[in-house]
Amino acid sequence: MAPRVRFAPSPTGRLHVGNVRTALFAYLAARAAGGTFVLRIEDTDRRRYDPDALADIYDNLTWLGLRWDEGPGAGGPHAPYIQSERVAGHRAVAERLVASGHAYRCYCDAARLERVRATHNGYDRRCRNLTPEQRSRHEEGGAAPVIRFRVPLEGSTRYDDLLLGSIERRNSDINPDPVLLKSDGFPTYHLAAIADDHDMAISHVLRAQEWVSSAPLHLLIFAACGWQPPRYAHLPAVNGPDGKKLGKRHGATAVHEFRRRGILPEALVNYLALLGWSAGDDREFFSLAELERCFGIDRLGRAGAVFDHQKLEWFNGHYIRGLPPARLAVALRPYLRDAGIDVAEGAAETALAELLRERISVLDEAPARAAFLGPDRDLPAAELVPRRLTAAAAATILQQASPLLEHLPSGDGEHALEDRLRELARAQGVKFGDLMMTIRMATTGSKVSPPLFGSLRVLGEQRLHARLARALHTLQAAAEEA
RNA sequence: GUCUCCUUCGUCUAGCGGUUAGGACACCGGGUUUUCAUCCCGGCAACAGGGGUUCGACUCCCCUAGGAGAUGCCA
Repeated sequence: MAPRVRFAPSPTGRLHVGNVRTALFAYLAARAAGGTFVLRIEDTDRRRYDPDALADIYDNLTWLGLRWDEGPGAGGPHAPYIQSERVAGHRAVAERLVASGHAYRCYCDAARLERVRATHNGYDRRCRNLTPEQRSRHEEGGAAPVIRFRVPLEGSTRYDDLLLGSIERRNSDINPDPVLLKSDGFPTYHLAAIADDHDMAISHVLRAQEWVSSAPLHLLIFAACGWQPPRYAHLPAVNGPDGKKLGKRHGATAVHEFRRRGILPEALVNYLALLGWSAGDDREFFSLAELERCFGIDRLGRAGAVFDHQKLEWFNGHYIRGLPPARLAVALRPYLRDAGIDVAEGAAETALAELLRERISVLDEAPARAAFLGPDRDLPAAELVPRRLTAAAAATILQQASPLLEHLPSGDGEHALEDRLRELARAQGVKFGDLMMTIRMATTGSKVSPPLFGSLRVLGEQRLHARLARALHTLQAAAEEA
């Protein structure tokens, strides 16, 4: 049967690279097997609920190309896919479990629980066996009860994890009687996820490894409900450089932050896919479409992985270089504009994109590389004379090169121009590199620039010659003083 | 504390009893080159430790150590 795999984030914070990798693997597991990818929003924590986070989830999954077959916006036979809209069902399940003796009402308040936790490992099960009299006394007191699952005291629970293999745990080691239904009437994860996975006929659950320890509990709940559980695969964590679970302390980790900096979705997908999965060979580059074809749970790793920004950026550089210049130009627009760099749309910005694409690995690096397009400014002689030359020599070079730069050729014409400049260098007895550096410093105001002829074309002949004249003036003054 | 999971170069990983332990990022050299970069070539660098099993262990088993996670009316 075709698998049904879900991704079930909770809208309590921006979508995180760790979460999104789980989403990717779940998506791929579904696609690779011709199954269905389901998105479900787990918003049962009303205190931490954040509508911005919800929008962020939809927005970024879409941006990455992880389209869900069923879920909010897409609909589906098991709607609604927003958990808070399913609480009536969750409550009914909880009541059923109470009726069948698999769960019970607990009247302990927060203060007591905190005290108990200090000395016990979790809840002390005080309300597990209340007499009807005790119970009605509590009910009359008006305390809103929670419903707790009655974890068996004896025996053990075992299951086969798709990734970890056989996992077995003594029932006495399971979290003692966790809450299923909170006093506000909302289910906890333990109830909601199980009930919804069942209702939505989920066949495979790929989730973070932090859930391994509660997996046996979940199996117990499935059994108590008389339901068939899905297969589980617990994915290893994504860690920061310190080896700890990736979090706020580790710099940018939210998907939207990468996106804002100019990480391409194909790069993030490619990088994340290789963080914990491999095709079994030496391939490094995978498109989403390829991954959909060759992904397999059996090739997932079991150990945690450190998120490496440098490698992500290397992938990103690769994908930037693979972009057609016209498309890169469009992608670059907002970054350049925000930095106050104006380039006419069309040929000029495409030419600029061509210059930048081998020089940036993240889009937001573009302004620094295109800084030569900033306002004209007066440069001191020190910034106009290459190391091996004098001000007088630099002045002569500019003077003689200016006419050659009158009309900037493109294509093959560049070679002719270069030949003439080489000739000039020879005549002046300077190295061609030094001659070029002299022009570079005068026209770009920097010792570092993209290839000069292309840069000058983007700059425009008018500004080019204004800068040449200005620099020449400065150099001549400096030469006289010397 | 208790329970669970994990352990190959600095990082991501390949390896599924016999390999000079392979690749990628990063780093360091070199080449191409008008600077920078791209690109190409080369180099550095790993099986956590100890016991078994076996003719033979990175590969299988056990122990130790280390790391991570869980232990919430958060997910």
